Amino acid sequence: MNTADKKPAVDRSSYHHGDLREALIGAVLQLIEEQGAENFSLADACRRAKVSTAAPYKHFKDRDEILEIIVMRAFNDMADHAVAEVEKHGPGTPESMVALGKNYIGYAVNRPALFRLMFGQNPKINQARNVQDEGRRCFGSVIEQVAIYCRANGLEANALSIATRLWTFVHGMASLIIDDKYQNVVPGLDLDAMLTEATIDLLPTRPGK
Amino acid sequence: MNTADKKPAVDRSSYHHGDLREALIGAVLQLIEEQGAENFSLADACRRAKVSTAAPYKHFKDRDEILEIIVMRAFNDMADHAVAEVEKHGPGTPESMVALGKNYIGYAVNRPALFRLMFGQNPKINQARNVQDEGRRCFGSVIEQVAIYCRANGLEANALSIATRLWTFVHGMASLIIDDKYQNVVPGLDLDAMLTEATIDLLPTRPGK
DNA sequence: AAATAAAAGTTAGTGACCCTAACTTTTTCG
DNA sequence: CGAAAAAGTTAGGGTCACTAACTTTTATTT
Repeated sequence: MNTADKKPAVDRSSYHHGDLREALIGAVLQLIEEQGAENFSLADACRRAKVSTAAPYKHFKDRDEILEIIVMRAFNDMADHAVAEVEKHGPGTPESMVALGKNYIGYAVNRPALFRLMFGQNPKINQARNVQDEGRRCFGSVIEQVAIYCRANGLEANALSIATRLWTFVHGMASLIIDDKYQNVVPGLDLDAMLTEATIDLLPTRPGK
Repeated sequence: MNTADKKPAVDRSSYHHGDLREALIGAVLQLIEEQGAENFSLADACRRAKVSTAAPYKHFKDRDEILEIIVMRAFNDMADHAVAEVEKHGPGTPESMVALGKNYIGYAVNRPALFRLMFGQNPKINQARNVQDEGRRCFGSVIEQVAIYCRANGLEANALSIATRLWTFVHGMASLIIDDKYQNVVPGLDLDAMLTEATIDLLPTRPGK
């Protein structure tokens, strides 16, 4: 009533709340990181956004639809980071390949609950068209970076399979780190060294296998 | 102090129900595989065991305690399988190393929800003493198998780090398979071939690095 | 500009769930 | 046998996801 920035005329995002849709997505994202994707409650998110617990259903079909949107955006974000990382280290270099892995793991470490959600098994989320498309786009861009490396090193035919091997290793590392499994079994492990060495071993430098 | 050490002459497992404790653990295990560890309800397990929804609390502190027991037993089971697998292929052979990986992945594929529970992030479960001990024992036995291989091939000093690399790769594969990520990104992937090749690449055959 | 439609909130209520309290029945054991 | 403990029960509190029906605010049409 008293705010001057009322009257969007075209911008659909300003009714009662301002933009409850985005506010809820943000609140859910926060809660996921704080409590884990399986523990947060939509009711909590409503309290943070200062609306009733029935309000979300004006913007989303159900709880899972919010998660879908969050996962979709996360894949998008991840892809952007990966591309930027390779640019920084120079496309085609082994360093850029290691950096790709570090970036992937760093993403998981910084947003563990979100990472778990992205790679979780909620069928409703995983089967969502948008999520699948964005996931494919994300890894497609990573694979493309590996392909550039391969092309620069005369390994063209194997780009996809090499990328998959690297992805597999790095994904394993990310998962075991955020699930705290290394600490219990291999306490003093040097993660950086392992990543670097394994990347090189999985990344043949000679064309003939 | 929580476990009664007194044996009541006869089998402790025959009161009203027979053995509700084990019946509930079994029902929960089934439900987890059918619906996922985050979706099952303890109430459902009660219905299967034909008792009221309050009955479990005579045997378990809460829902999570049942999950703890299940995860603990699963690690135990996994370790047994791994050791048996190596015996079958002959300790110290590269084949036994590949078989270890296949076994790990097979376990995940056959009991995906249980695998996710074992490597999930429920803090109550992961921090439980029994779970940590059993997890360490499980991987300890796997690492021991790798150490035997290393010793047989003059790589003694690196046993732990090599085991960790293999574990990481195999865990990544298992996770990506059960989460259905390969299918979306690398449709025609030959899993067996990838496992075999990566195992060999991650498993140096020469003592000098 | 008034009337109307549509969007975005609200309260109230349903059914499911986890867990506790208090009670009853069955088994164990001195 | 009789007391105590173990293992069930029903009833109920508190939370959650979601729906129905209503109100308020914004947008559109005449």
